[in-house]
Amino acid sequence: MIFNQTMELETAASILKLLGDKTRLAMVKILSENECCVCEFVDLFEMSQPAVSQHLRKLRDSGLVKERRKGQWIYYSLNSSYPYHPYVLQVIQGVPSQRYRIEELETQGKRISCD
Amino acid sequence: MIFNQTMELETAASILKLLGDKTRLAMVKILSENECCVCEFVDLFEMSQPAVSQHLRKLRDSGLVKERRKGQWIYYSLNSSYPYHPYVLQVIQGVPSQRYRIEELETQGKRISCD
DNA sequence: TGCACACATAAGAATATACTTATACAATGA
DNA sequence: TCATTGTATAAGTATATTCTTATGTGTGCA
Repeated sequence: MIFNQTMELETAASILKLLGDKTRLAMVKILSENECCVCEFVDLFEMSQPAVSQHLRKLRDSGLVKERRKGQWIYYSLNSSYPYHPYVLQVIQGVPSQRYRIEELETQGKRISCD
Repeated sequence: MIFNQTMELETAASILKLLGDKTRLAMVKILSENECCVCEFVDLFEMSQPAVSQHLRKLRDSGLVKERRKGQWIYYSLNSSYPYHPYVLQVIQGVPSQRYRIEELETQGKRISCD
């Protein structure tokens, strides 16, 4: 594995702490497979919009994810220029794919696609 | 990566939560490189014995580490028969080696070696 | 201009976490 | 048998975390 910079143990711990919540871990896994907006997460996790927003803020504040505004929607995705992005990928590689969740959304016609 | 069994997302999250504390992450990294007893961790982390013991209990209760009693000492090591042991190894692979800490202990003559 | 929608933020509450101090338990050795 | 040493556990406390409800902000559209 090649890092853009060496990683301190405390940095690794803080990344693992962020990922050590099942909601955020699912978010990051999903974002590694799809770009996603907030309202989709609200549907996916059956969780209130502020709760989703607060999880995303933690991920954004630490640099793991980035946002892209598209009209009223804000699309989140993994931030590939995050210095520890390769480490994040390595950690979530062993996590089961969450694609089926997005596919469920699409089946229900709840998937936002404004490209 | 080959798992002994498939891993649920929630399982991964709970493992990452355990590792998402700098003390426990250092412990697990150290234990991947050396067997270690409680009093050595107390020296290493400059932390009270009960605090160390409680961190080790969390790791033991979840199966990540195992213990081996040798006289008055209890030696901890990674539990390689833990079903998600390969995942733990993958996660800590990117964490910087903590060997220097053990070497410091040896330099100070504080390393217990009762083999 | 004003309303509706998507999202963010603030404040508060319930719970979880990580320490502390005190004490119990297990093994050794005099 | 008793004291000492290494470790575990219990109980309490301070802080962190993750929700909830209420409200603010930005964008699109009639």
